[in-house]
Amino acid sequence: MSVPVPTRERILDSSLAAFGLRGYDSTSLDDLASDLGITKQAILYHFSSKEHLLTATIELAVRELGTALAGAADPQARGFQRIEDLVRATFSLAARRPEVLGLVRLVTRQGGTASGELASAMSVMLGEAVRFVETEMVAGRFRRHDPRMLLLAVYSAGVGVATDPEVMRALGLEPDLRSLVKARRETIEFLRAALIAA
Amino acid sequence: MSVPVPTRERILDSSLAAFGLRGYDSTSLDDLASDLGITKQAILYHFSSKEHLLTATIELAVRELGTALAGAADPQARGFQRIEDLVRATFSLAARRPEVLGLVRLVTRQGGTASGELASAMSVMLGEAVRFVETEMVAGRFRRHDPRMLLLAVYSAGVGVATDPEVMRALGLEPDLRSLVKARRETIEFLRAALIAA
DNA sequence: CAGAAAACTTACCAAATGGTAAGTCTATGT
DNA sequence: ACATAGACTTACCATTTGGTAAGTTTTCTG
Repeated sequence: MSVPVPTRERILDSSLAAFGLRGYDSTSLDDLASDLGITKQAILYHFSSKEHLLTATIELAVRELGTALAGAADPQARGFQRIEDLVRATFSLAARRPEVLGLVRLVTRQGGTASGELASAMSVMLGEAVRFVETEMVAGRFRRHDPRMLLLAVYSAGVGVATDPEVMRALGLEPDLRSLVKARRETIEFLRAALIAA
Repeated sequence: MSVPVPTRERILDSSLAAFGLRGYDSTSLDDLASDLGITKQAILYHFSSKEHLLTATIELAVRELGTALAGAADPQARGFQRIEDLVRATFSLAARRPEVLGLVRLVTRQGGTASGELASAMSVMLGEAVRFVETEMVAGRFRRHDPRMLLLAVYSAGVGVATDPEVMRALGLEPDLRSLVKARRETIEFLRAALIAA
């Protein structure tokens, strides 16, 4: 009884996974098409060029990132609880859909044409986060740091865990679910130690 | 009077920069060749295939990473001083040669054929670091955390700063030298707060 | 039911890419 | 002086890649 998923959405899902996990240049339209059981020209019917497909894929990733992070944090929460919510949401996204963070990283790194939209979307999200952290610091609930550095640390740790399984492996942590849970707990404790004066 | 740099080394330098900053698939042998003012076949004379070139390039990057980190830390240093040395070395490498960390990340991410050597080299380095941090924690000079998480945080922050200029930009930090210095200082203070009980 | 728009496929194509084969030039040892 | 090996270049080649052109089938609409 399930409604069939429109081709356009299936293409975007596939390209998000492929671009996010393997990279843009490493993914050919033929690859994508044969995965989906369609022809390359079907993709070019919905998206007039590979670059347009990338743009649309980035839009999708930004939406997913936004809802994942916005939905996680209770706007009423204060102090460290909200940081904890944020870390949990980041790790949850990293475990469920690593390709989303992978694509975000890919774009932030290359800084190409399509990155403008992502950059502005991230600016908004990060701006809110910076303001929140600053308020907490002024109120004395957090130890004083540069809020941007705190967020860079949280972001980097989350993205690193999500997209660098080999690094975890080199550290002796298998990138399975149990280790992710442990990594999340340790990250939270680490941040708590840095933020809350003992 | 300067001794001319052998072609083989020039190729490796170029490919390290290109692979590390732009990616493997995004860099064609023709690109590399025309940058160097030689032909693609000259590259294939020194390295029998693109994959062999990648392997040799990774070896170079591992050597550079190893000397940069090993040379920085005074083995006599104890406690937080040694962490600070490590962070300084990481940031210095990120500023001077971002392509080295870029390539390391590229390989750890893809986990391809050539990653075995890098993984083992990193295992050794990280193993030593883990032992050091553990000793300090047992001696009561560091607050107790999972040493691997600490190192993952340091590594991710360093690599993130080195290879995600757009993220810094989104945070309102220009990725110039002054901001890097500031980021380094903030990272050190952040780690100090997390590690040293107030 | 006509027809037109949407959603594709089949058939191509030019450029780029990794790689091979064979030749050229230069140094060097005998 | 000459052969030999090293360090290339010129000339190709098969495959892959993003993209175009022209059908064909399905779906909606008057």
